[in-house]
Amino acid sequence: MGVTKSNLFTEKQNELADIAKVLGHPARIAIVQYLLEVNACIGGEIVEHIPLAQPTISRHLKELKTLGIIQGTIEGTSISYCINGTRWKEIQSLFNTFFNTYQSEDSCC
Amino acid sequence: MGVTKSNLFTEKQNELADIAKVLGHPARIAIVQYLLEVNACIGGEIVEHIPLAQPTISRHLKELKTLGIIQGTIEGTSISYCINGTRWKEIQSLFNTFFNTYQSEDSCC
DNA sequence: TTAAATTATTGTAATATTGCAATAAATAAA
DNA sequence: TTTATTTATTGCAATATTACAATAATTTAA
Repeated sequence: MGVTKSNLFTEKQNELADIAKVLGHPARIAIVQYLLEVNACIGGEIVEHIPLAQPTISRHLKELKTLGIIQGTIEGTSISYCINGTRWKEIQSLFNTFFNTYQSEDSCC
Repeated sequence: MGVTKSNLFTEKQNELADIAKVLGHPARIAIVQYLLEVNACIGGEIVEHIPLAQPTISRHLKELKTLGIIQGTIEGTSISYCINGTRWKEIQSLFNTFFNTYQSEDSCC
């Protein structure tokens, strides 16, 4: 049905999945990497840097914004985007916790 | 069009996005967490532990297997699943590299 | 106010994903 | 071989996602 039964899972599980989902598109990875690379607030260059139509990028930016991973401030007729450091570290910590749950044992089949 | 233009992005970007995408569903997070928790090779308990139909879980397992994050070995009439430690660390490292690209600056807008 | 520049939204089309019922496949035991 | 057990696959149906063209909205400057 294309519909995820999120009610069956814990809040934490849904949160992690939601974040992973947003990161689960190369365009959004590319946008984030670009913002990390320039390490500053930039305007419309994103559209020039990524070979997708402006409305498509706008949508991807919206998803990243909804997740809180980036933020934009109005700057004249354009909008400056950058990584939200606090949220970034929060998300990194979530993933770290998840990955560090693994107990190296090599008792695997 | 629901179709991702992966050819526009680098292999690394697509790889990271593909992994994130697979992790982008609470059922798959739950499956992985369960395997991490029991820290062993287990069979059909997964279906009993997660409230989704058996075919649905089988699909999720397949995606996790394709990604290499879990592996299954035939054990009589059942199949034992577990985390693939090597791949797990590999993926953790990929995410770490990604998250550590962030240069704390607070020069954000 | 009007025009220019930039970003967001809407409408539409195509593909992808999720989920379950039904069924198939595979293996072990009777 | 037949039966039981377990997992995989197939065949839908419904929803979600991706992408772009066209358009709207917003802000600055003339």
